[in-house]
Amino acid sequence: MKTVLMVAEKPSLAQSIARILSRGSMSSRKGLNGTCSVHEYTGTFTGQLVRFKMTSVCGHVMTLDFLGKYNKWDKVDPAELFSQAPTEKKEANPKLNMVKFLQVEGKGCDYIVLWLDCDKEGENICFEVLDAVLPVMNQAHSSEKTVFRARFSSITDTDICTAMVRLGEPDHNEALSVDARQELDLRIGCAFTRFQTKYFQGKYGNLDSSLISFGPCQTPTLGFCVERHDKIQSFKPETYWVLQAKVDADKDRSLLLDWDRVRVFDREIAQMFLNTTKLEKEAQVEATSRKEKAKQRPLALNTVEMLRVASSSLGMGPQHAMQTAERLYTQGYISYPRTETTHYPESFDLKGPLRQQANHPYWADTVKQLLAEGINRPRKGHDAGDHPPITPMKSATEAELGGEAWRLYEYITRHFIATISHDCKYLQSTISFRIGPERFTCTGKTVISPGFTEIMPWQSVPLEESLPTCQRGDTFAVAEVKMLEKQTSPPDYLTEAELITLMEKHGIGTDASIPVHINNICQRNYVVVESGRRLKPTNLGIVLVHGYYKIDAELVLPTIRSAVEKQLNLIAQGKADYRQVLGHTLDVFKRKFHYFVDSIAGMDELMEVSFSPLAATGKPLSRCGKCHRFMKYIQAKPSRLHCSHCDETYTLPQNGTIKLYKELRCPLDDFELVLWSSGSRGKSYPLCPYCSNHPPFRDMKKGTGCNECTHPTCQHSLSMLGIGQCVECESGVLVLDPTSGPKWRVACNRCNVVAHCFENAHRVRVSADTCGTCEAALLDVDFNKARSPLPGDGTQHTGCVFCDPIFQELVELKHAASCHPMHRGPGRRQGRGRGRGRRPAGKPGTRRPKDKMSALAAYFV
DNA sequence: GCAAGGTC
Repeated sequence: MKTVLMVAEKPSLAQSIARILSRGSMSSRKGLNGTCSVHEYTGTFTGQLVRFKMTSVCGHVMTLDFLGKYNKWDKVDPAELFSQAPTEKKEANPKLNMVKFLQVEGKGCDYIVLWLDCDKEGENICFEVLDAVLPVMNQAHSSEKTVFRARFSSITDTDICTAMVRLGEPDHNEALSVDARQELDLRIGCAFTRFQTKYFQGKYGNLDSSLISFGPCQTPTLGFCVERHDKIQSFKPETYWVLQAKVDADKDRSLLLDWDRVRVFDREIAQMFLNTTKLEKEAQVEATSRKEKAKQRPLALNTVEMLRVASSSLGMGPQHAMQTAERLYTQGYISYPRTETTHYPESFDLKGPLRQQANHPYWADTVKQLLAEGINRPRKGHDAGDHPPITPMKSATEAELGGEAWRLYEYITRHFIATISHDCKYLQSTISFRIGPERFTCTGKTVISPGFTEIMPWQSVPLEESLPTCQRGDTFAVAEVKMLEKQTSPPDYLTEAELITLMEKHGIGTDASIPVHINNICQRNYVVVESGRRLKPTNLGIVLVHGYYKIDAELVLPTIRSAVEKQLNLIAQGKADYRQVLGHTLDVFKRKFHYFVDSIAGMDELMEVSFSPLAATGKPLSRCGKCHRFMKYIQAKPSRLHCSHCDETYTLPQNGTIKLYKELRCPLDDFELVLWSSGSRGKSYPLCPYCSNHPPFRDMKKGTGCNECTHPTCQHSLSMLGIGQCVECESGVLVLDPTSGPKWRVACNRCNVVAHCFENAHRVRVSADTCGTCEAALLDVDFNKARSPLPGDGTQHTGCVFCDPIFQELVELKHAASCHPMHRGPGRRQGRGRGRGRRPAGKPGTRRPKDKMSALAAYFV
C-alpha cells in the first residue's frame, strides 16, 4: 500500500484536518520532537487504497542568517551586509529537530500533500518542507505527480474535503517573494542596526540601551509614537468661549443646554452673543425629535481587537496578552488565538459553546435567556481565510484560571456571547431651543432594550435623565445663561490600542508580530509604558526618529514597508523576476545606507544635546594597564570601562555589579582587576577588563572572568582556584570564590551551580594536591577556633569537598539566585554523596598542571 | 548582540 504524507503548519491544524478527513477514525502518536503528532488512517487517493500520514511543522522550518564569520561585529563593515556577505538557511528551532523529524516520517512515502496555511508564508514553508522531505521519499515514476498543495479557506468539513479533491501545486513565486522579504529584512535591518549601535555606543556613555536597532517594522512603530510626541510638543493651547444655558424643566429640575455654535474663539463676539441672550427670560421650543437608535453588537473577535481591548480595558500589554491567550488555547479554554477573521464560518456551531456557558456563575441568566429565545445572527465580518474568530471552548471559573488568565477568558467569553446577542436599542430625544437669536439643543438617551450591553456592561448607553415631554411652541423659563472660558488641550500620548490600530492600518507587522514590535521598542528603551498604557518616547527614541527625518525620512515613514511589499507582490504574481527585484531593492537601500552613514553627523548633533560623551560619563574605578590612569565605569547598558586617555572601551559582563578588586593587577597586562557579582546569594568572580575583551589564551572566550582563565600561575586563575568538574553541566568547572568568606562558596564557571562550603573558616586555599578518589583539588581550610566543626581542638583540615567525610557534611549545593529559571538544572540537592554522578576532573585547566612551564607554553597564543 | 515571520 502506498503512503501519502500530509503536512500542516501547526500541530493543532494537523489534528483537526486529520479528524475531518478520516471521519474521526485515525490513530495518533507523538513525533520524535515531542511537539508534533502524526495521525494515521487509510483511505483512497487518486483511485487507490493508501495509508495517510498527517503531521505538521511548527511554523517556519528554516531561518535566514549570515554565514558565521559575518556575524563578527568588529570584523565586518556593515556595508558588506548588503551584497558581499553570503547568507544561509539554518534550522529555525534546532531543539525541534524539524528536518530530521520530517525525514523520518517522510521516508518511503510516495506522495506528499501540503496543508500549510494559505498565505505567502505558508507557501514558503511548503518549499522548506519539500527541501527536507523529497530526497527521502520514494522516487516517482517518470510522469506521475507526487507533490500536491491543498488550498482551503477555513477549517470546516466542507472546505477541507473540497480542498482534498481539488489538489493543486505549491506556488513557487509566492514562496520566492517570502525568500526575498527575508533577505531584505535581514540585510537592511542588520546593516543599519550594527552601524548605529557601534557609532553611537562608541561615542556616548549614557544611551541606556544595549542596542540601537533599526527595522522596517519597529522603526515606523516608534515613528508613530514620536509623531504624537511632536504634536504634543508643538501644541499651542487656544482660548475659546462657550455659552451655556440652563432652563427650568420642572419644579426642582433644570436642563443644561448645548450651544449650537459650540464655541467661538473671539472673546468679544462671545460676549456679544451672551449680551443678546442674557436679556431673554424664556426659551422657546423650536422642534422636538425622538429617534430609535441602535448600538451594534460587536463583530466576532480577532487577534488585534483582543489585543486592543486587553491593553485599553484590562491593562495587559500585547505581548503578555498574547502569551496568556496562548496558554488558554493550549489548555483548551479558547480557540486558536491568532486570526484576522471576524466572521464565523457558515457551519460554525454557535450554540454548542453557548450551551457550555449556561451554568456559569457570572452569566448563566443571560445565556439561558439567549438559548430560550434564540440567538441572534452574528454580524457579517471579514473572512481572512485563516482561522475562525476567537471563542471560548469550555466553561471556566475565576478560581480555576486565576488572575490575568481569567480576566482575558472572561472578556473573550463575554465578547462571544455579545456577538450572538441583540443590538442595544435606545431612544434618542432632542429638543431644539431658541433663546433670543441663539439656538441651543438638549439631547437625552433612554434604553429600550439593552441587548448585548447586558453581557458587556462597559459598553452600555450611559444612564441619562429623560427629557421633559414638550412640543414646538412650548416655552421654558431661562434659569441662567453664562459664558465659559476654556482652552483647547493637546492630545495625550499614544495608547497601545491606538498604536495597534495605526500599525494594522498601515500594514506594519501581522497579528502575530505586532506585539513583538511594540515589545521591541519598549525593551530597547525607545519608549516607556506610562499609566493608561500610553507610550511615551524616551530621549533616545525621539532623537532617533528626528534624526531619520533629518537624513532620510523614508527610513521611518510607514510607507517603507508597503513600498517594499509592492515590489514583493510582483514576485508573488510572477510579474517580476525574484533576483532582479531583490537586487534592485538592495541597491536602493545600500545607497540609502551610504547616504545615512555620510550624514550621520546630522543625527549626532541631536544625540549630543541629550547624551554625554563617553569621556564625561561614569565614575573612575580601576586603572588602565597601558597608561595607568583611572578608567571610568559606565553603568548604563551596556556597562563598560572607558579609558579616555587611550580612547579604549572594555565591555563588562552585564546584569551584575562591578567593584574594584583590592587594586590587584593582571600579571599579563597590568590592568587592575575588578570584581563582578550578581546579588547577595549569587556568584562573584574577579575579572581583568583587558583579558575579558581580548582573551589571552586560545581556550578562553570573550567576556569571561579569571575563573575561566587558564593562566597557569596567576593566583586568581582557574588553574589556581579550580577544584573539579561541575556536578551538573558538561563543560563547567567548580572554582573557589576567593572573596566569598566567611561563608565560603565554590561556583561553576559556566552554569549557575553554587556550593556553599564552610561557614566559619577564616582562610580557604586550593591545595596543590588532588583527591585520590576523584582527582578534584583538595581544599586547605583554617577554621575559626571557637566554632570549628573539626573534632577536638583542631582548626586546620585539608581534604576533598566531595569525598572527605568531614567536608561532605558541610557542603550544600545551590543554584545562583539571579539566574533565569529556564536555565536551572534539576532541583536543589542537599549534601553530596560520594562521587555521585560526578566525572573525574580531567579537563585542561581543571587540575593543576604538573609541569607548569610546558603547560604555559601550550596555552599562550 | 542585529530583522521579521512563522509557532510552542
